[in-house]
Amino acid sequence: MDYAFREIEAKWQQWWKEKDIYRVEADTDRPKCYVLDMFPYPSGAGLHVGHPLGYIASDIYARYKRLNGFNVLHPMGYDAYGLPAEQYAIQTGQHPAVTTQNNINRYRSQMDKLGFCFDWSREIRTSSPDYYRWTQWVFIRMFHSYYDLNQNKACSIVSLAEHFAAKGTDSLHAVCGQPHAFSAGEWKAFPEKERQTILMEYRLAYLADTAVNWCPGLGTVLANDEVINGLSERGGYPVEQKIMRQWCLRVSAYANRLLEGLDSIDWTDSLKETQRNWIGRSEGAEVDFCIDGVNQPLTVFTTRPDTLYGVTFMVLAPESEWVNRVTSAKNRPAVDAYLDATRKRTERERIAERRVTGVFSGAYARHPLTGKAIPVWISDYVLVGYGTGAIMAVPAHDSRDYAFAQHFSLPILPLIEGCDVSTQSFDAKEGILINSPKEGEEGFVLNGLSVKEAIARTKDYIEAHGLGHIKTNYRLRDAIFSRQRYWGEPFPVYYDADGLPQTLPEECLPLELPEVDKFLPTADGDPPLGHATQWAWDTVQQKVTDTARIDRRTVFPLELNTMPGFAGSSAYFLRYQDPKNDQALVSSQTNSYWRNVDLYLGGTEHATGHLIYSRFWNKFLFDIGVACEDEPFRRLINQGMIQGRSNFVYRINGANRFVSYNLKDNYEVTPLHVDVNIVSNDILDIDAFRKWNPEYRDAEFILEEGNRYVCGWAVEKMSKSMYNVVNPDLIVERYGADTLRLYEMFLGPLEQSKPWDTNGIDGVHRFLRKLVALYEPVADTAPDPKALKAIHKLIKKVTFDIEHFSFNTSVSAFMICVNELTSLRPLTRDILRPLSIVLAPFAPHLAEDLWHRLYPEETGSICDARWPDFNEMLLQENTDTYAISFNGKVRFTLSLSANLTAAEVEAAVIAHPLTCQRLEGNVSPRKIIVILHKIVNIVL
RNA sequence: GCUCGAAUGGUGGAAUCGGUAGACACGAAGGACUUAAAAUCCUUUGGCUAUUGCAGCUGUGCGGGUUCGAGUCCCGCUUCGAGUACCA
Repeated sequence: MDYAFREIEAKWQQWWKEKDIYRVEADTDRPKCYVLDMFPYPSGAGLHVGHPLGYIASDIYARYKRLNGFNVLHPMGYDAYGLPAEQYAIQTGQHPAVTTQNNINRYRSQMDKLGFCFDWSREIRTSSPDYYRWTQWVFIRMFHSYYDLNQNKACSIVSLAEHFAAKGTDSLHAVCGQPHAFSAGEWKAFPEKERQTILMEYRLAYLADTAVNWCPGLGTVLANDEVINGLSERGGYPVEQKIMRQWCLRVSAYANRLLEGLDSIDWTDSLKETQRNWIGRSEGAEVDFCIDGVNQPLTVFTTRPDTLYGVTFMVLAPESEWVNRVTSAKNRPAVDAYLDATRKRTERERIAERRVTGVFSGAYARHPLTGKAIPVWISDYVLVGYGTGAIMAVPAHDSRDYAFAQHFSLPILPLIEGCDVSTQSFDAKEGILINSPKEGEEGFVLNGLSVKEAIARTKDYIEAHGLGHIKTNYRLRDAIFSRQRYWGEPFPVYYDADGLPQTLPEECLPLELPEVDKFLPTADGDPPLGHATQWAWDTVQQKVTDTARIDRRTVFPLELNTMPGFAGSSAYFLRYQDPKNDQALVSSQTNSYWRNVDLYLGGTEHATGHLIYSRFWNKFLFDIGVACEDEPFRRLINQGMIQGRSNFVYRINGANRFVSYNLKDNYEVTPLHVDVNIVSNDILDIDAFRKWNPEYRDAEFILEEGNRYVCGWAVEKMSKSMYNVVNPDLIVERYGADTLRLYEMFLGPLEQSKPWDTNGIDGVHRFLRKLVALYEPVADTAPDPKALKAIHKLIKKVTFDIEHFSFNTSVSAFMICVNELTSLRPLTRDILRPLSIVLAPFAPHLAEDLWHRLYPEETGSICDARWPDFNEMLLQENTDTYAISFNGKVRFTLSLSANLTAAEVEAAVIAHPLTCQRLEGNVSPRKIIVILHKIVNIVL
């Protein structure tokens, strides 16, 4: 019987579509399982062979869960807003919507060929108004919320205003940009504009002047996770720091919940660790230093309060507002010159040079314990965005302070017994303290304590004496949410006569993205939306009820920026649950059924971007009662990247002659990339090579043994210029989708990165052909016990493997099983039925075909069959069980299956110095049998 | 620098709880069928020694340790990969 994969795959894909086999609805009678892939950005290059890796794995899992009686939600959609389509539009004038639609069509047709069980009726696109309406809606809700630390959740900004009116800032415990303190009376006396300014410090979506990563090459700002080594992630343009008024999300308010939530979810340790580092919780204290001639104390953050006696100078970040406050008239020219010089250096230069620079401000602070004068310096090694933008420098115990002190000849005072700070600082948090007052002396005593004790005691001391307070800091910054781009979600925001931002009424959403004729900034330097003035006025006209508040003089009354790429991907997993709902993002009834994602599959590259933002977003939705689960992704698996495997031919220098890999050392050659699609198992298809490039039409070849041209190879990134991009369509055409699916799984562990390499795909294809051959003829007798055992072994193995995402070993198990069964043909239905079912997640087309061959009268799909149980008894050997003990301690029990009789083995083992005692029952690992053999062998 | 992960034949990889290391597949070598090729099937395939001896020794990056027993656990290195980077 032939394996006609082309006909089989076309036939069943059509049939699944006609019968709507993969449509799912919420069904409270059945347990749910939500299996989600990270939806793709549809790029112009189409899918290469690496993209489907995760989709195949999740598809196997989804199908497996369905066969086990779960109601499986397994949707797919597109992250359709993004920079590449807009860059393309700027270059070619083609509208990003058109580009995106074309790319989506291509993606869809490629995915359709692979036989995925997506419920396409739930498809979503972040660029569709039905969808981004809810992105805008969440933004509005964030704008009208603040984070209350007493309740530890987001609350309505209205209740905050009420609190201010009733009690001022008294008893308020909320996350805030700039701390305020005022009474209820003062609040009531504030003008409206000032009240709004204060409220803005609390809103979860807020407008602020912030230092941003400005990318001139892209003409937009970027989030921290979109900048890599000072270059933009997309395009690789330089990025500089700039102060701009931007929309931000107060992600930092959730820092602690984002950190603690990690303990409750099933992600890999490395990914959790990456997020922990990104959140960067550090416990320490804020200490106040008084500065001569300034009323307000200068507060610094430190994780080492125990080193307070070692402070010999202080440092301000150049951008700190304290710089102006403390700089003396005498030092001002030098300080200004320094500020100027730092401003000109890009972040990239700062990272690259890493040289010590700084300037003395002329001011002195008072040491809070000793009262000594401490010089205040300014240097760019202190970051304005972390802590308070100022530090107390302890050169003896911090390498950066040390380098600074060395450079400017500032004193270095060691505080740890026996440490040597003559050439470098002693940064370790260990040792016994010295150089503070001793027990019995006047002053705060630290001498003789360990670092750990000293930290705790100092924290208590500064808290008790009003010198500062205990503080936990996070590295996690608020997310900058404005992009000066066209192809993104418009903000549902207009500006009133006072220039204050107001949100559009929720019922007016979506605010649709207008058409523009140019995708570049306006002549005034405004973002591209600035071209759509008509749209802006129409929108205000139609959607703003209180039109009196609009300032008629403004040129453009709406927010000009659009939202960043992560906006649309931050809640899409909720929308899939209820994609057509026009009343809510997701109805609470539907959400209480599907809840959160049981299995989320995607790449690690989203560890500090999407996976932080969407957890934040979901926690906010949880707080406001939209989502019923605090964490969106219960379990997460990162599939590895598929790298490219390039092939090389070796051209003899100065000739159109190519020499085979193993002979190339005899010639002067230049290696040239050759299209991997005309190379098979590293053997070059010479005819195809001649056609590939007209230059090689008359090329000559020096072949090696067997008249073959062998190519060299190397692992490189998969890219067009390396000629190593493999399109899944080609593989499907040559071998079929089922072979591709199995082969991608067979390639190695799912989570590991590996090069794409078609060597070996023949073996997988061969296996499927052998498998097909098992189905004809079908025997009508009782099943062979050996065959039964083989199939139950397979069921057990595959069940275990799918639960543990070890798909590569499953494929091996299939091969072993088929090899065993081949010699036992013809097989009965009792064997072929479970074989078809366990095959179904891996090779759905073939399994469906074989299923209908076995049961021609069957009208249902194999997708709704029942996953077979395995019979443990069938797998047992005819055994006796022993416990082996040494020195009276039982080390292991074992089943024994041997050519020897049990009595012979027992006698032998008992004769050995190790003792053996007979047990009842027969539970034990099978492998240990062999060890007993070994013992027996030793004894005999 | 810090954090995390990895290292097993010619290749991809297996060994799931500390129990026969190298499953399965590719590649290679030899053979059968065939006029021939393709396809298919069979045998061999970590290394070394022995192969008219059935076997022996050695072996999971390196050096130690724990254990009756270590690819697996512990300590110390080497190399590679990923993330992060003046985070006080």
